[in-house]
Amino acid sequence: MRTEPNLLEFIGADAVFLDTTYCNPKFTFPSQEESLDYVVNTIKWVKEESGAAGEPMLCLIATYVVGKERILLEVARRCGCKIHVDSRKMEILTVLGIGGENGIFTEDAAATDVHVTGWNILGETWPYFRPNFVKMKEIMLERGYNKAVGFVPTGWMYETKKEGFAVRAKDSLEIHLVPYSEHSSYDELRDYVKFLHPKWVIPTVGLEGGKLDGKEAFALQKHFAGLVDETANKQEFLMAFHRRSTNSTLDPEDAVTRLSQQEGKVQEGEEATLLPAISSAFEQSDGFPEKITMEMKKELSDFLPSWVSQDLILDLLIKSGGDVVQAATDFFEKERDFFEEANVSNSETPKSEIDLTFDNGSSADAGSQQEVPLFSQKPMDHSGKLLNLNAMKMKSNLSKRERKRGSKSSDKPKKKGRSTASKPSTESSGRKQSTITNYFARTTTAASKSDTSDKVTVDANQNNVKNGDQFTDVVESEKQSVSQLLQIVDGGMSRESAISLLEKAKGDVNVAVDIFYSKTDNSNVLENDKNIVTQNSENEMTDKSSNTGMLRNSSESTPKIPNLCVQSYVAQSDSVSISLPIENYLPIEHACWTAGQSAPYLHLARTFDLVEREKGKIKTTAILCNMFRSLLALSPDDVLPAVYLCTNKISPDHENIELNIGGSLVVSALEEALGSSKSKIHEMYKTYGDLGDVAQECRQNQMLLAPPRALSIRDVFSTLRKLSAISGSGSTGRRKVLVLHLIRSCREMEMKFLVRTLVRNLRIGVMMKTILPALAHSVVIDGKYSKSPVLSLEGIKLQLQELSTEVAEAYNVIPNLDLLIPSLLREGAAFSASSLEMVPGTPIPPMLARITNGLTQSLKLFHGRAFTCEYKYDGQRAQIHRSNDGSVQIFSRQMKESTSRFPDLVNMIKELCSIESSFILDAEVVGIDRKKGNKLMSFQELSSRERGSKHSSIAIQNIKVDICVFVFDIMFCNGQRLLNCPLRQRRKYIHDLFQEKPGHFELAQQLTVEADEASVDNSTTLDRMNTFFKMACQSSCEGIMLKTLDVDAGYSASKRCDSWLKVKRDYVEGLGDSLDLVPIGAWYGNGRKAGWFSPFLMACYNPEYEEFQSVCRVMSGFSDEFYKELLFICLRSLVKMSLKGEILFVSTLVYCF
DNA sequence: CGTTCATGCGCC
DNA sequence: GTTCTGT
DNA sequence: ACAGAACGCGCATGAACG
Ligand SMILES: Nc1ncnc2c1ncn2[C@@H]1O[C@H](COP(=O)(O)O)[C@@H](O)[C@H]1O
Repeated sequence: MRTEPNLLEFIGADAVFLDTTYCNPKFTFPSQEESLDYVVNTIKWVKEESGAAGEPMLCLIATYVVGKERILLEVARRCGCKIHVDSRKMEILTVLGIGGENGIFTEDAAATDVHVTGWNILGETWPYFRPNFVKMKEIMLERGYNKAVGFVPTGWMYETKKEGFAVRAKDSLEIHLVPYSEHSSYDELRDYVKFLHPKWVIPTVGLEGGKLDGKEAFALQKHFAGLVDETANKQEFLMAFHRRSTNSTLDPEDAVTRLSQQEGKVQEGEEATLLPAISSAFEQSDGFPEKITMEMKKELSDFLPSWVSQDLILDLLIKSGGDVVQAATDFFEKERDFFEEANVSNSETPKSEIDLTFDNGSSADAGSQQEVPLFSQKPMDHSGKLLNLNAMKMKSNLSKRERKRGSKSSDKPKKKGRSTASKPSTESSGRKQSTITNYFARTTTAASKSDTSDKVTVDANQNNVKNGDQFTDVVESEKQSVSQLLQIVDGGMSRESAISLLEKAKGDVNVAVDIFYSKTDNSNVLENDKNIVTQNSENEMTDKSSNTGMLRNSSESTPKIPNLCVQSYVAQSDSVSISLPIENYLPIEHACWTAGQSAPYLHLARTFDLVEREKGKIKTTAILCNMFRSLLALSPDDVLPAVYLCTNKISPDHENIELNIGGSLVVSALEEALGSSKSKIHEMYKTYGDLGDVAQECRQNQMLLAPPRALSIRDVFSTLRKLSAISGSGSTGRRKVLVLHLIRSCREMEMKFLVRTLVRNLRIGVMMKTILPALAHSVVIDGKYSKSPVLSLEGIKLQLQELSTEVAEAYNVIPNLDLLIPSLLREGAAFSASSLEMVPGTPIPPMLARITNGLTQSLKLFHGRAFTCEYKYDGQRAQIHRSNDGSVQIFSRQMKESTSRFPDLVNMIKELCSIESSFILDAEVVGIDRKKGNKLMSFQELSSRERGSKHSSIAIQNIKVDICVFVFDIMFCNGQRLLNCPLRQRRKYIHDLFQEKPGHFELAQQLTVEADEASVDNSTTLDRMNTFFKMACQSSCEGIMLKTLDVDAGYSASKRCDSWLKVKRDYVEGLGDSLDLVPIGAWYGNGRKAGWFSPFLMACYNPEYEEFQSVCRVMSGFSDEFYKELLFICLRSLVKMSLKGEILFVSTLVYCF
C-alpha cells in the first residue's frame, strides 16, 4: 500500500502541480491502473482537504514538454513562491523502479522548493507517451472533479460570426501553433514554424538531435529575433513579464471578490485581455505611451482612503494619464459613488444595477477607442488598452437566474411583440445575448422608469401592427392601382406622389396617369409635393410614439376605407393564420395575395417569423406546409424561389454561385437606407447579436417617406441571383445599389429576414430536413384537397410520410433543387426518388464516418462483419467526376466545384483513366513532396496552395504544392448508380478499372478483415490492425477508416453512418501532439460563451528574453461548467497568489485534435 | 499603374 | 472538422 | 435525434491609395 501524502505539506502550499506523466497506460509498467487511480485519488484528496483550507490551485502538468521544469524553477527562483510539486510521483517512479534520479533538474529542484522530474526526457528516443487523459477526464468528470484538461487544435481555428464587424487578423494577435510530434529535429520544427508564419516565429520546443533542452531551443530564438515584429502584443508580453517581476501590494481579497463578479462581462475587443490575475498585479499603461509605475500607484494608494481598491487606483491613474494629483482630484470628486460601489462589491450582494457610472465610463471608453480608427480620428483618451478588472460588470449566478425567470414569465402573456417592441426589452433579448442585452435592458428600464409603461407601449404597438396589417390587406386594390401607376410612369414618381395622385383621380389609374403627364413639365413640383404629403400625413397622426412607421403611414395617406369592411375581411387573413392547423388552413382564402399575382415576400417573412418562434418540429413543418399550400394554389412558379429562400441558398451548391455580399456591405447599405450610423448599428449589433434584428429595429423606428412597393418572392430571389452575377470593376457599388433597393422595399418583418438572407444566416431553425417534408406534405394535400377543404389528415398520413421520404432521399443523392422541385411539382404525389437521374456534374453529398475512440472499440462495433481498414489521409476530400464526353470536374466536401484548383489532377485523370466510361470517384487529395521521396505533406501545406476561382483556374506551371490523389470509393460508373452496391464490389470496380501511378494517383492503402476474423478476441486481427494503424500514422496519415464490406455496405450519401468508422491518431491515447504552455491571456467568449474566458492565449517561457511568448490559443475541451469552475477557482487562487506578490502559473494539458 | 486595404469565401 | 447545449 | 452555436485563417478580388 502506498502512503497518503502528507496533509501538512499541502496546507502551506499555494499550488499543487501534479505531474501525471507517469500514468500513461501505453507505458506498460505493471501498476498502470493503480497509478492512474492514485492520481485521481490524489486530486480528489487535494480537492477535499485543501478545499477546507481555502481554494487550492490545482493543475495538471501532464505532458512531456521541454521547459516545463524550467518554468517551474523560474517561477520559484523569481518570486520565491512556494510551489509544491507533488513529490509522490517520485515515490511512484521509485516504487516502479524507474525515474527518480533521472529527473533532469533534480539538483536545481532540490535547491528550491520545487520538485519535478523529467523522467526519460533526455533519452535517445522521444517517447511520445502521454497520460491517458481521455480516460482521466472521464474518470474525473464521473467523480465530479473539476480540474482542467485543455485542448489545442492543430490546424484549424474559427471565428465567430460577426456580420460586418469582424476584426481581421491583422488587428488581432498573431498566434501560431507548433505541433511538434511530426518533427524529429529542431531544424524541422523551425522550418515548420517558419512555414506557419515567417514573422512571428516562436519556437517553444527544442529538439536537437534527439536532445531535448529548452535552452537550446531558445538559443535559436536569436536567429529569429529580427523576424519577430514589434507588435502591440509583444509589448503586452513584455509588460506582463515586467509586471510579473514587480511586487504588488494589492489586496487579495478585494481582487478576488471582483473577480468573482466579473462573470457577466463581455469583451468585444479582439485584443487578448491579459488574465486579470496577471494584469492586475502589474502596472498599467495607457496604450503604452506613458507608464504608470508602481511608485505612482503606491503614492496614490497611500494618499487615498484604505478601502479604495487597487483597481480603482489603476483606473484613476489611467484616466488621469498618469497624473497622480489629477487622479486624486478625480477621486474626491466622486468619492461617494466609489465608496458605494466598493461597499456593494465587498458585501457580495451583487445587486447588478450598481456601478454603472464607473463601469459604463470605462467600457464606453474602450468601445470608442475601437471605433475610432473607422473615423480616422486618433483617440484622445487612452484608457482601457488593457481591459481587465476595471471593465467588469457586476453579475452573479443568482441575478442571472432571476433574470431568466423574469424573462420567461414576461413571455407568458402570449407572444408579446417580440419583434415590435421599440426598445430591446427583456423579452426580446432571448437566449442569445446573455449579458449585454440584459445590461441594456436594465439601463432602458431605468431610463423609462417603469416596466409597466414599457409593456403598455408594447401592447399598443402590437395593436397597431394588427391594424396596419388590416389596412394593408384591405387596400390591396388601391395598392395595385398605385403599383400600376408606378409601372406606367416607370419610376418617374415616388409612391406618395402616386398615392396622392390617385387620390385626386379618385382611384382611377388612367385619370392619374393623365394628371401625371400633364404635370411632367414641372415634375420638380411633384417631387416637392412628396415632402408635403408626407409631412401632412405625419401631422395627421395623433399618436406618433406608438406608431410603427410605414404601415400607419400608408394607411393614413391612402383613401379612407370603411372600417367595418376592413374588419370583416381581415378577420380571416392576418399574419398568423398560416400557423393554423393544416385542417383549418385555407390556402387561398388565408393567403395575403390573390391568384395571378406573384406571391409577396411578406408571405415568407410572416412564415419565418412564426417558425422562428415555434420550436416544435411538427408545428414548424405544419406552418411551412401551409405556406407552401398557398403558393401551390396561387402561384406555383414561386415554389422554387421560396424553397431557395427558406433554406438560405440561391443555387445548387456545386454551381459556385455566391452572393458576394457580406456583413460589411449590408451594414453600409443599412446606414444609407435607415439613416443610422455605422457605430450605432454596431452598438445595436452588440446588443442583438443579429444584423437582421438590428435592421428590423431601425426600420421600426424609422419614419418612411414612402410606403414601399410590395416585394414579391420572385423579386427577392431574382435580385439575389442578379447580385451573384455581378462581377468586375465597380461591382461593389452595383451590389450595394441592389441591396439598397431590396432593403428599401421591406415591409413589416420582411426587413429582418431579408437582411438575414443577405448575410446568409436565417436562424429560423429550419433546414432542408424540415423544408422538404413540409413541401412534400403540401404537395400531397394540394393534390387531394385542391378543390375541397381538408377533412382529415388521418387518411393520408401514410402518403405524407412516403412522399417526404422520397423527396428527402432524392435530395440526399442529387442535391439540386432546380431539378427536384420541377419534377416534384410535375409528378405530384407520384414523385419518387428515382425520378432524378444521376449524371456526372452534380456531386453526390459525401458519406461521413462515425468517430471511435480506438481500434478495440471499432472492432467491437464491427464484430462478426467483414470490413476493410484504410488509411485516413490528411488532405482534402475530392469527388472526381468524369462525364461521357471525357470532361473532368472536381467537387469538394461541401460540394463546391473546385476543378479550377486542381488542373493537375484533371490532367492526371484524363491521362490515367483510359477507360471510356463516365464515373464518379470519392477520394482524398493530399499534398506530396516529390523531391523527398513522395513524402505526404500536412493539410496545412496543402491549404496554402493557390485556389483559383469560378472564373479562373490556377496555372499549372505555378503550382507550388504537388498533389497525390488517393481513391477510396466509386459511386457511379458507366451510367450506373453504385450506391447500393456493397463496398466489396465497389472496391473491386476501382481495382479493375483504374491504373495506379505512385505519387500521383493511388488507391487508398487497405487491410481486409473477413467476417470470421472480426472479433475482439482474435488477437491476430487486433495486431494486424494495430500495425496497420501505426503504419498509417508513420505515413503522415490522420489515422484509419474502417468500413464494412458486405453488411450495410452501400454508399449512404450525405449521412453520418455506422458502417464507416474513423479512428484518428489524436483520439488514440498517447498519440496526440502536446505542448505544455502557460496561459498569459484570454479573450472573452461570444454568445454562449459570453461572460467568461473562452480562448486562452498560451505562451511559452523564453529565458533569453525573459518573457513569455505567445504560441497559440486554447479553445475547447472544457464543458461549459468545467470552464466556469476551472476558471473561477483557478483564477481566484491565481489572483490571490499574484496579489501576494507571487507568480501565478497554470500549466495546462494541451491536446491536439 | 503598382501597392495596400477591405471583404467574401471555403477548408479539416 | 469537434464539442456542447437545448429541444 | 437533431439543430445550432462556438471555435480562424489564407487566398482571391475589387476598392482605395500613392
Ligand atoms: N480512406 C478514406 N476514406 C474515407 N474518408 C477519408 C479517407 N481518407 C481520408 N478521408 C477523409 O476523412 C474525412 C472524414 O474524417 P473526419 O473529417 O475526421 O470526419 C473525409 O471527409 C475524407 O476527406
